[in-house]
Amino acid sequence: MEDVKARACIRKIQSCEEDQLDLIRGPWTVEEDFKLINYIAVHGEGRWNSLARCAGLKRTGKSCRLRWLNYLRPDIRRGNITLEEQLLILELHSRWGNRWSKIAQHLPGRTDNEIKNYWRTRVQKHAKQLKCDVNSKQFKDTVRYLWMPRLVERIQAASAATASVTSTTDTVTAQLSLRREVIGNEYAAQQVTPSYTPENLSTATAASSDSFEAQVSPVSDLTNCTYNNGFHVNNNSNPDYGFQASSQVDYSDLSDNYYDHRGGVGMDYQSSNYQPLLDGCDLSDNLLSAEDFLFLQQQFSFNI
DNA sequence: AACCATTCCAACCGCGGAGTA
DNA sequence: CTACTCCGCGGTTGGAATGGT
Repeated sequence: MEDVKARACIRKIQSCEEDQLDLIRGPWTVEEDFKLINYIAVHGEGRWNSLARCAGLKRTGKSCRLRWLNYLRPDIRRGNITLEEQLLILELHSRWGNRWSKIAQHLPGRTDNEIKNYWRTRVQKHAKQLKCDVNSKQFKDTVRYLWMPRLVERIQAASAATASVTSTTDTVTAQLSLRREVIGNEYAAQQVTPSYTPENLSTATAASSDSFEAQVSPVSDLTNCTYNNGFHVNNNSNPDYGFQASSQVDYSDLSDNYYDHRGGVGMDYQSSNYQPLLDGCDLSDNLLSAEDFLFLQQQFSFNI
């Protein structure tokens, strides 16, 4: 209790000192950015409070650190979150929860703030639309057993499209439709006849997670992993899921694309050149297409 | 064109841990 | 061991941008 009072007192004093120093709050100006960039270019980052003073910035050390790490850093990756990144965020969040900085470590060039914002604005939005609590088991299961496999499908479809630009999209579309039908039926079966128990579900989930962790962490290993879509795990089959081993998705197709497009060498999923080939999916930022959303709503309706 | 609602993201805040004198 | 400072994290907010009526 005394400690709390002391901390509050210290903060009050700090706040007064900040006022006396005419510290600036709010949006950064171009001049401030230049000062910060130039100072760090010469002296390096760290020791943020003294850095703020020495650089002649009327900002708190915290503010300088935030501006640098979330905006000015040269290796910041701009643009929309890619499908692979979405998949990774979903997977890592299912394992670590709101450990944004930890998740961000596995997404080169992305900041914890960006991932946090993505989660709050996109994922939580979808949960809200589905009238489902984002922390509920139902929603988590949906992410793992529907959204993530769906993302893998879309990634593969995109990969296939670039592998054979001249091939028709009809085959891919037909395959996706078929797979969706299978997934939909399986999920509906789960909802109507909940043959799985919390125990076997957690086993399957853990197995899937472990498998992913073993092969994906660190994230650069994504290039070699085989992603189990959660319905069925080869070395720990759970008949209650009734999903066939053949549904396992080989993730290795991502290997050529995952990092290359960061440097602009390889494929860029957001390039307008590829958009028409991707089954009408908006790869720019949507976690789910309208079609997916309708599909999910239908699945949820089984439970209502 | 004007207004309102929603989305998105940069920035801030409070807290707790690590380091140090 | 204590007091203090600094740093980093996760949660929250404010306002610009965008979309809808």
